[in-house]
Amino acid sequence: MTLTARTHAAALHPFEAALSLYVRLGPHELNVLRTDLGDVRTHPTRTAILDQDPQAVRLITGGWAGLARTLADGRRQILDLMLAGDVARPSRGETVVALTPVSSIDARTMVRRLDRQEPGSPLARAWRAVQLEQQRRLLDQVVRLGSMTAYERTANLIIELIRRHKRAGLGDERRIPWPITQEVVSDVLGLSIVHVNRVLQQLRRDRLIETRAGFLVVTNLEQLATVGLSCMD
Amino acid sequence: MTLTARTHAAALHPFEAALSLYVRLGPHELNVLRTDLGDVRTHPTRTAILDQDPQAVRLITGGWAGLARTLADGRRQILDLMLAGDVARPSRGETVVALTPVSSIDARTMVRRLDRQEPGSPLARAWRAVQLEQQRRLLDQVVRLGSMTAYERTANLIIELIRRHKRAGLGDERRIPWPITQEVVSDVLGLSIVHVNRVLQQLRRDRLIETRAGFLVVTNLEQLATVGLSCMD
DNA sequence: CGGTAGGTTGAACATCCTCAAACCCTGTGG
DNA sequence: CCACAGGGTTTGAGGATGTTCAACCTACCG
Repeated sequence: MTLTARTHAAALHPFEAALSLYVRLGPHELNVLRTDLGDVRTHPTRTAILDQDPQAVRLITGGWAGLARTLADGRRQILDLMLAGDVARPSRGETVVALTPVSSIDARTMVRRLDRQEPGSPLARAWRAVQLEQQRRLLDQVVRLGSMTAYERTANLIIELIRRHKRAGLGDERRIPWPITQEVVSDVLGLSIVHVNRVLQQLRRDRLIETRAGFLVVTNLEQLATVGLSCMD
Repeated sequence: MTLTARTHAAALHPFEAALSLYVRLGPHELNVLRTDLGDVRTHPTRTAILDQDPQAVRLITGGWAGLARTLADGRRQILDLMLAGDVARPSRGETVVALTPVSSIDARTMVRRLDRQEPGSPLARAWRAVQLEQQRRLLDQVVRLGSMTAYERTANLIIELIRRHKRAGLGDERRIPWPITQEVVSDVLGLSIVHVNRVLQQLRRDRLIETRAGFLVVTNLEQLATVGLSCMD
């Protein structure tokens, strides 16, 4: 029992960790979360994880994905990055695309169960809080794009990713995986690839970050925060 | 009975109209929507309608408001415009500010009732759809700020406002109220006031719009759409 | 009248983009 | 082992887009 629980926990841990910030996960809650999960899949980079089907819901279990819109002229805007533990549920017009090799699991029935929980129950509240957190990220993204310079946007994005990794129990305070190309960053931040490159160089020259071997190391978190948080909490 | 219902309908109509796109509003639903509404208030331009209190919820019944974040350096980003029929519920860090004189009504208990509706019931589904619509606007805003030029952003915003007015049953297809200053537009679109001014002039010179006496008239909707919808549906 | 809020204009400048080329690394096939 | 191809990063130069500052204009309001 504990064993199977632990086994499942290994696969789902980041999502459960997110929920457990708001609710104590007892046997009942774990039952809701772990029963009847769908198929596991892996998605190569650049392929769609979810597309068009409004019913489909998948839980990211590894790798980085992006909620994206593609414009008529071919340009794409990544609206939100999705990491392990995030629930991917695009609405009409959006796609969830694998930015690195991604593993995911069909979470349709689990999410349906969460949505059907008695409103006001602890688990329903936690689920609601997780969704609000996701909404909050969208608002942060609007502020980034609307009222920050390229330098500030980049710093701010890095800070968001550090927080999310810490919250999910992955990576320490100063070092996070950095598996994405500068093109992806440019599609998130609404900048050209070339300019992203120059901004990252500037951040390195200013000794705020280093990038090495698929990781990003923050060498001056305090300074990074003063640059990237001229606004938010 | 019909009379009091009609009276209330006059005040709430835009919100009910939004819901009624997804659910037939029978006596039961109207009872949920119209019972026990809170105090009506009016807010002068530039004052906060909602601030800090995470429990408070107000329904805009007239005027234009904005969901805004204020940055440390004083600059503000308007995340979403809120018109009559929109539910204002800022989370921590945001404020709902009156951009024109606004009238609003305390909708805390009504929203609580909606949230507590049996999940899956028609009214609950409609309420969910309205919230998704709001979320969709946020995604549109991200695309605007992230991957459109000033000219396109402005056209796109105008189109959004036309759609919303039509959907709410206010204003016809080609003429909507335009009660906001260029400063407000600049805070929505992430541009300087001066540049908003020049872009609006350009739109006028290109014979896409006219502005007169507190109204915006679209003189070439087709062209405006090709400019402003290089992406979205 | 004077004051204020909003709109408009010009000039100088900063930021960011585009285009084009070079470079680096890794994997692949001869 | 080398040649080469491809994806990603880096660099430079020139240009488009948008900002800042400062002034002026207009309408409205006391």
